Amino acid sequence: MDATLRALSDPRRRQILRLVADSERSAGEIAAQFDVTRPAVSQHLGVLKEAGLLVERRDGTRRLYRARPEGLAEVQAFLDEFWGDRLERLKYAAEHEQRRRDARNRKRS
Amino acid sequence: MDATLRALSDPRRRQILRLVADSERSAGEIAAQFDVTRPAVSQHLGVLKEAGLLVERRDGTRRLYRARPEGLAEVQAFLDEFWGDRLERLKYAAEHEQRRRDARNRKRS
DNA sequence: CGGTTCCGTTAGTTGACACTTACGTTAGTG
DNA sequence: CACTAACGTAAGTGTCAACTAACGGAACCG
Repeated sequence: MDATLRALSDPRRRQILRLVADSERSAGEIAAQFDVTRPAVSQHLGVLKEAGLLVERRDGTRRLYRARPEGLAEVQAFLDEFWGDRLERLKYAAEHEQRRRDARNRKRS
Repeated sequence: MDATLRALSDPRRRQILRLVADSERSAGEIAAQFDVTRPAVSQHLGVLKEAGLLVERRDGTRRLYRARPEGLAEVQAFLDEFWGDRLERLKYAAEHEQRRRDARNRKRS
């Protein structure tokens, strides 16, 4: 839990997570996207893996990384512990700055 | 958004947030709970206020702080941006490590 | 086997940050 | 106006973390 929030606090690590959210990528592909060296990305990947936010798969000489959404469940539980479903209403008020699907109906609305 | 996650990444600041989640407290009351000096708490309160996670109210010579749940809406939106409602199922799977409603049913075994 | 690719790991440095001590400020009291 | 209480702020220190450069290792190819 502590390691998860600390891993997310770094903007670069959140960018990396966005990259491997949908498709798995190698460390080199990730490093090519940013203006940092490959070892720096490798260390970030180590922190994210330690926090359980992604998984690693070896493929020959490459290592492919993919996001692990279960790692964020702790953060979700942290939010619920404080404010319960009060947030579920507030998040929609904050979504006019996002471009999500209009999310017309909810299961309990 | 960036400041919010950074503010939450510190364990002490999360403890402070827990204290002012339900009732508002003064800086001295908060500092008395932990083994840190009052200026340290004051700086943490400044970070939390900067991130929009709490509000300040002056009462004579004291300053009372209270949590501001709207500040967490950004974090909730961040989670949704990545995994949508996939997390809403996973968070229940991860709750067996918490002491929430025991939820002892296995519909799939 | 030697050479290449892709990658993690190890120093080593720079900057951020959490903390303490000392000081400045505002509000209330006699 | 002193005097006190409650607090923020400034200055300084130690520690951790993010980064780069150099090195080491596993998989593939000739």
